[in-house]
Amino acid sequence: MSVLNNAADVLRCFGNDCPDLTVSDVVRLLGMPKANASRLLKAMREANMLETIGDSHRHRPGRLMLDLAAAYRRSSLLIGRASEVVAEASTTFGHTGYISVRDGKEVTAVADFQGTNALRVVSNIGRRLPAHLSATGRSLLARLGDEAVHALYTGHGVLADLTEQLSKVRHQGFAYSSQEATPGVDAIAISVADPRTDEAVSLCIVYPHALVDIKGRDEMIAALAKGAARIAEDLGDSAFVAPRI
Amino acid sequence: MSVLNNAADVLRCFGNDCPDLTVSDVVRLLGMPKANASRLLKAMREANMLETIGDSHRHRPGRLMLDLAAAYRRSSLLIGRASEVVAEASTTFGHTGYISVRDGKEVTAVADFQGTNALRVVSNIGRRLPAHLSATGRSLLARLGDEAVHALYTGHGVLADLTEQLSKVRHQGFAYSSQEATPGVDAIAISVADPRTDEAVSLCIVYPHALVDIKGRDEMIAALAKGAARIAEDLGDSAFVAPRI
DNA sequence: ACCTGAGTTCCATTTAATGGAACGACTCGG
DNA sequence: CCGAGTCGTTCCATTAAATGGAACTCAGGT
Repeated sequence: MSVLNNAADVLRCFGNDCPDLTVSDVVRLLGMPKANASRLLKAMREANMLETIGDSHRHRPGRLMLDLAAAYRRSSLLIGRASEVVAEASTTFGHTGYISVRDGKEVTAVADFQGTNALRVVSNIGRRLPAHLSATGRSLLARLGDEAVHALYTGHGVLADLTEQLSKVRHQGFAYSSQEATPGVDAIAISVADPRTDEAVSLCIVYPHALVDIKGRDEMIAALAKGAARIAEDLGDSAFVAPRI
Repeated sequence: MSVLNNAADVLRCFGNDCPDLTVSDVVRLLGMPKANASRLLKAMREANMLETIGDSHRHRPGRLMLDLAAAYRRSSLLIGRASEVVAEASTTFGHTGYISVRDGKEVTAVADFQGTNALRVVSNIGRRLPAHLSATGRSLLARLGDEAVHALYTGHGVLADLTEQLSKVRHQGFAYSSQEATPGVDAIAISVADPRTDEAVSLCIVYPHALVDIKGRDEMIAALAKGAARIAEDLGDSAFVAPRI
């Protein structure tokens, strides 16, 4: 199924900083003969996996792809439950919230809730972040054992640091980052899992550093923790530890 | 590229009321030999186009698919501009807002902004709606000429009715629906296009019928109209007609 | 133990993908 | 107006992969 893998490789090119692709982009990025690239993009176009932008030669993901993220959300009871919790916290506090999942060493948001405050962190759903460099990622990595984390990050340089951070996350029951990925932006994250499906998601609130003091932060942690605890209980997530604030 | 088309057919199965698929679901829905279905799902799994839910045999879209809708959004200046407008209107009025695109006779949301009011319409991003049965769909269909609409809906029964509705939409400059798709839910929609790329999007606000009178509705229309007009001017959408309230 | 339904694997056959090269379309600079 | 450069598509013989019937495995149910 070489075509399928090539098609998947093409779709992977759209990650983060590449909103569109041409035949020669694909040739450059994937190193395939341009005859193949041309036919592959054509076939993907005809299958609605891609579409051209206007009448140019630039391609973006096709309409077929638009609803799949939603199908993913619908397939998961856990994501639905987590979304309710974060949506409520987001409207209560006015800050932007996410639900994220981990994929190897990366995390990606599957749902987002825009904050309502005049100064709020803009949602970056669909952007993959390095798991070890974000609160939401660390809240998910903390669910793994030290061995599993070691296996993931072996030879990575950050391992010692990360191991220490994760043990703190495990002890606290939540992950916290202050101006880590983005200057002026703090984040809190709590993870919860569904043992029946082996899924784990992170409930996350991001907010402007200047707007929230420790007391305000702890209120948000408490709100997320309360919702997460109920989910953990209902689904039987025995690994969940209630945050200590 | 028969594999690609089969893979696309599998992905199409996830639309609306099908959150997961098994091998035999695929056999039933697509009528392919089960040997093929089994190998196809396996290949799609290995390409990250699908993933299994837990260790069951049920499949959902894979992680690879999660970011593609975001790449679609990023590829389009028009969607970005429209999102700003709807996000602002959504926070101002507290109602849920969407950006949608048309795909033949269907519309699908590409971005959503949850309302903040206690009573608000829940977002249904990723669900395809019949274009002729929704305000957002009609606001997009209204951009087509009568001939194009006729060609789309020929032999469809609704054509006469629809043509009349669309001429009203064209005259008013906005589409309106009251308790059409969902009891108790009203919607307003205004479309705007980017002539350089031939894209058209609909800016839409949905709200509980009981909460908003005509005056409130007209304020929201005015807010969307103002934003849409600016977009139309900046991008050169000469077909845009400013709503008359 | 025996069935039934779902999923996978095997194998010969058919069908489609591959990539080098030739061809067409467009742009830029002279 | 021409030629060089870039980009995309098409052609064709070769090679590799998809196909589907049948046999096989692995549950859960009786």
